[in-house]
Amino acid sequence: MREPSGFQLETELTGAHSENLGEDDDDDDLGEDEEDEDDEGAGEGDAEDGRPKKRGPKKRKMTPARAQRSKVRRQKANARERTRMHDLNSALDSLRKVVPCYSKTQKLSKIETLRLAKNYIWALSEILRSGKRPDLVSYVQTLCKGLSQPTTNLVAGCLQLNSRNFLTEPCQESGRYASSSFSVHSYPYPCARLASPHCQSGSNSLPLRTHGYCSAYDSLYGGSGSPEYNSPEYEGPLSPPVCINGNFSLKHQSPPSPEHEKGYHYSMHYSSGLAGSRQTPAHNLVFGSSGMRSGIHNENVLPYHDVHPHHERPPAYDELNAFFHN
DNA sequence: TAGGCCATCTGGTCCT
DNA sequence: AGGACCAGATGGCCTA
Repeated sequence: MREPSGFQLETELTGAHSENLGEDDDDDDLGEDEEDEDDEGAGEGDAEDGRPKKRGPKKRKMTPARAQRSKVRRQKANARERTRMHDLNSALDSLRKVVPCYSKTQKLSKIETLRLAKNYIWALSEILRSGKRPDLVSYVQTLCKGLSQPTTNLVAGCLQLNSRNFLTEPCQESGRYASSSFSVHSYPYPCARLASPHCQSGSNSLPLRTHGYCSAYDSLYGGSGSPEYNSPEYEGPLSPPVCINGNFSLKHQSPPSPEHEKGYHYSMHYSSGLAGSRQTPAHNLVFGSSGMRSGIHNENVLPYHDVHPHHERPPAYDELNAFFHN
C-alpha cells in the first residue's frame, strides 16, 4: 500500500469527498482518466498479490483545472461559512439585548452571553415557580452563577447594587461572589432602557435612573432612584431590565393611554404573530406586596419585536399569563 | 508577553 | 451533489 503523503494526501482527502463525486463528468481535463488508470491500476488492483482490491472512488491527480474548481468550491464554502457565522453572531447579539446588562460598548462575550441567558431564564423560572419577589442577593447570585468576574461585576453594576449588601453575604460558587466581585463602581453600566422616553411617562412611573445607571431591581421592586429622566447619555439599543416585564414585554398594541398610565403595575404585552391566536391584552403584573409599590409602565420596555423580529412567544408565556391573572 | 476572544479557513460528516 | 453543521487550526487584536 502506498503511503499518501503531503499534498497528495490532502488532495486525496478532499478529492475522495467531492472531486470524484460531481465533477468527473467535466471532461475538460482530458487524458486524466487514463493517467489515473495507470496511476492506480498498478498499485491497488492486484488481486494476485492477495491484497483486496481497494474500494472507494479512484484517486485522481490534481490537474490545474481541477485545482481551480476545487478552489472555487472552497471559496464558496468559505463564504457560506462566513454567512453562517455572521447569522450566528447576529442571533447572539439579539440574545445580548434581551439578557440583563446590554451594553454596546462593553459587549458580553459569546460564552458569557449564553451563561447569563441561561441564568436569567433560570431566575425567571424561579420567580414564576415561587410566585414571590426574589431576594436581591440570591437573584443576583443566580444571574451571576458561573460568570467570569468582569461579567459578574458588569451585572452587579447594571443592577446598581449596593456593594455593602454583599459584604455580609456568604460567598457562593467557591468564593466567586465575594464582596470584591461587586465593585460596582468599576463597571458603571448605563441602562439603555433609561433613555427611553417611556421611562419618564406618567406620575406613576418608577424612577428608573440613578446616576445614569439602571437599577433594574429597583425598577422592578421599587427602590431609591432619583428621577432623572430622558437623559441622552445612552442611546443604544434597549436592554430589558433585569425583571420580568422587560423580558416579556412584546409589542405595543395601542398607544399609551391614560388607562395605561394608571396601570402602573408590571404590565405585560403579548402580541404574537403565531397564528394570530394570542393577541393578549396587557396584563398587570404584580409582584408581591412590595412589588405593588412600584412598577414600570409597560411602555418602558422595548417592543418585543424590536429584538424578536419573528415574534417568538416567550417560553413561559402560558405560565406567566396564568400567574399574572391570579 | 501571556491569555482571552474572535474571525476565518479548512476538512470531515451528515442530511436532503 | 451540494449545503449545513461542526470542530480544529491559525492568526489578529486587545488587555492585564
